[in-house]
Amino acid sequence: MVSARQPLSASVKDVAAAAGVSLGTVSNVLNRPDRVTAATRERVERAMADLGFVRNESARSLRAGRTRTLAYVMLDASNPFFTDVAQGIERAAEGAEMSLFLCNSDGRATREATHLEHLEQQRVQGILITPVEPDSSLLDAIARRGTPLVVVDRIRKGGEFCSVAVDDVLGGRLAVEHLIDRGHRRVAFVGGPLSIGQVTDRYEGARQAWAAAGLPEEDLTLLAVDSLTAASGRSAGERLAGIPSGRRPTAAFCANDLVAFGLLQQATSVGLRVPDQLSIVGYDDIDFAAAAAVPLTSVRQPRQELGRAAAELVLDEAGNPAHRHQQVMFTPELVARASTLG
Amino acid sequence: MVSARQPLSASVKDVAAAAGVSLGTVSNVLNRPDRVTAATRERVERAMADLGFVRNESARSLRAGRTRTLAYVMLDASNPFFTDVAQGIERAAEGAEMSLFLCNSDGRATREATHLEHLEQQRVQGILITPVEPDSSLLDAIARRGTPLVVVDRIRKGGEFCSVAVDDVLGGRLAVEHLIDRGHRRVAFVGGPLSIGQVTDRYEGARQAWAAAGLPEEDLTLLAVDSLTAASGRSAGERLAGIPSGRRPTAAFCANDLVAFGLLQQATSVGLRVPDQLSIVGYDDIDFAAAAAVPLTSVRQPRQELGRAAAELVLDEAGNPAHRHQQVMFTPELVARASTLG
DNA sequence: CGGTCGTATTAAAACGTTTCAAAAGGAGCG
DNA sequence: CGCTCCTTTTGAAACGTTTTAATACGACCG
Repeated sequence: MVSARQPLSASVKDVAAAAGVSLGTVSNVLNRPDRVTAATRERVERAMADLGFVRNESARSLRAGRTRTLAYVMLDASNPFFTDVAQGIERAAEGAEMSLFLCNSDGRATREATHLEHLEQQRVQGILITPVEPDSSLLDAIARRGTPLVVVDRIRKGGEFCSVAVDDVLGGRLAVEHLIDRGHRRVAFVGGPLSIGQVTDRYEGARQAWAAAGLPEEDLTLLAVDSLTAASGRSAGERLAGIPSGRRPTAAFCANDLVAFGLLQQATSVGLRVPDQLSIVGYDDIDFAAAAAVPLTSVRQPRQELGRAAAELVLDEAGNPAHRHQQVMFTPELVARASTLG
Repeated sequence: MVSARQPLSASVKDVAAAAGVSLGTVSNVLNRPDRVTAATRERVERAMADLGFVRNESARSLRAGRTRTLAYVMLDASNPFFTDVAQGIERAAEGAEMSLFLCNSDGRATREATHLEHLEQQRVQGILITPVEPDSSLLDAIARRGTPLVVVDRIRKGGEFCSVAVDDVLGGRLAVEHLIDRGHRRVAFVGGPLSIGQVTDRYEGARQAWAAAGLPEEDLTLLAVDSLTAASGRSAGERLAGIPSGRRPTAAFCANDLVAFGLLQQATSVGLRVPDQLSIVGYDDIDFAAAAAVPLTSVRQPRQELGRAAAELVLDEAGNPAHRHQQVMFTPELVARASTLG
C-alpha cells in the first residue's frame, strides 16, 4: 500500500522504526542483503515499499565520498556528430553501471563554465568534454583538483588529462586529395571560426594536400564563416555564387556536414548544379549526409568509437591507481558520393 | 598559488583553518557575503583559492534539502526533434539559474527506469520526460512521491502531473488532407510501433481526414515498422516498391522525418521518382527536412516552445505552492515542399 | 551447564554543508 | 565609565546515509 503524496520524506530512520529494527539494519538490507536474515529483510523491504522510501543520493555520496555518475559536456547537441559520440559514451557508461548526464554548452564558454562548475561540485566520477576552447586553463584546474577528465575530439598534449580525437589534418588531406584526383584546380575551404582547432586542422590538411600536388597556393581559397551551422553554409554559398564563374572554385571542402548542407541548399537554389558546377565535400559523415539532396561526399569519423574510447579512459582514471594519461588518435576515412562524382 | 594534485579534498573546515576564522564564517562568505566584513571575506576567498576549495554539492543539498538541477530524459537523442526540445528546456533552465542534465533512454524502458531511479535519488528539482510508455505507473509513483514531473510530447489526462504536447491527431489530419488535395487516392501510413502514442495519434488523424473525404478505408494502407528511424524507412521503402505499380500507394505519410528520409532514399535508389511516382510527407520538420534529396513536405511542431513550456511548468510546480497541474496542447502546421509538389 | 564461536543486529561516529541561537566586539550615548 | 544596541563572528546541531566496532543471541561442544 502506497500512501498519497508523501513528499520524498521517508528516511532510513523512518523505515527502521516502521520495521522495528535499527537503522543500521536497514542500511544492511540496502548494501549487504546477505548479512541480514530473510525474515527481517522482508519486513524491512515491506516497510520501504509502504513508506515510498527513496535513497537519498546526496547523503550516500557524501558519506561514500564518490558518486556513480559520468558527465559529457557537448559542444553542440544539435549536431548529430556529437549525439553519436554521446551514444558511444552512454554504452560504455551503462556497461560500468554508471549514469551518464549530458550537458550542452552550445558553443558558449560561459555556459560551459557553469556546467563544469556544477559537475565538479557534484563530485561526478568523471567529466568528458568537447570544449569550446581546449587550451582553457579551466580544464587543467579541474584535472589538477582531482576529477578525472577526458577531452573528446581534440588532442591536447602535455596536459594533465587524456584526450581522444580523430586525425583532422589527415581528414583534410583526404578530402582535398580526392578533389584534386577528380580534377579540381580551384577549391574553397569553407569553415570557421579559425579559433576552433578542428577547423584549423582540417584546413591545414587541405593545404598540405594542395602543396603536395604542387598547386598554386592562391587557388585554395579560405571562405571563413563564423559558426559550423547550415546557416553559415548558406551564407558561404551566397558569397561563392557571387564570384564570376571563370574564377569561382569548382569545389568546396566544408569543415563539417552541417555547413556542407547549407552550402548545398544555397547553391542549388541559385541554380548552381552540384556536382557539375560545384562539387562539395563535407566532414563527419553524419547519417543525413547520404540522404542529402545530392548525397554528400564526406570524411567519416568513428563517432561511437570515439565516445567509447573516451569513456574507457575516464573510467580507468577513476578506478585504476596506475592510470597513465594518454592521447588516442583515430583515423578518418573518405566516403565518396554523388556530390563529387560528376 | 595552487598546489599540485590536491584531490578535491579541501573542506570548509580547512578553509576556515587556513583563513583563521570559524567554519560558520566561511559559510557566510559563500552564502551571505554581505554579512561579512570586507577584510575577512577577502582573507577567506584567498584561502579558498589557495586550497582549491570546491563546494561539495552533496553536503550542500543534503542540508538544504534540495538541488539546483533539472533533468530531461530524452526518448532518442539522435533525433533532432528531441535535441531541439532540449534546447528550449535548456534556455528556460538557464533563465531560472538551474543546471539541466540530459539523459537518453534511447527508447528502452529499462534504461529509462534506471535514469529515473537515479534522478529521484539525486533529488533533482524536477524531471522532464518524453517517456517510452507514458502510461507507466512509474511516472505516477515518482510524481506522487513528490518530484515535480512533466511529460513532454504526450498528453496524459488525469495524471498527477503536467503534460505538454502538440496535437498529433490534427497533424496527421493536416498531412493527409494535403495529400488528398493533391489528388492522391491511395496512401500509405508508415510508422510504428503502434504502442507509441505519437504514432497512433498521427495515424488516427490520417484516418479521420480520409474518412472525412469519403474515401474507402482500404485505400489508406498501414505500413507498420518497428522503430522511427531511417533504417525502418528504408525497409518500408522496399516493401512499398514491391507492390505492383497499379496497386501501389501514390503517396506515403511517415510518422516522422527520419522514417521519411529512409523511405526517400530507398525509393530513389530503386528508381521510384519522388514526388511523381511517390509523394512523401514527413513529420517534425527537422532542419534537415528542407535539405533532403527531395526537400521534404513535413508537419512542423513548435519544438523549442514545447520545451520552454514544459520547463516553465516544472519550475512552477517546484516553486509555487498554488501550482495546478495542466495539460498544454500546441498546434502543428504543414510545410509543403517538393516531395509532394509534383 | 559453562564456555566458545559464529551470526544477526545495534549504536555511534563520520562525511561537509547550512543555519540559528548565542557570544563577542565596537560604537554611540548618557 | 557603564549601558544599550548593532554588526560581525562563533559554536553546535542537523541533514540521511554508510561503516565499524561492539553487543546480543543462539547453537554447538565438551
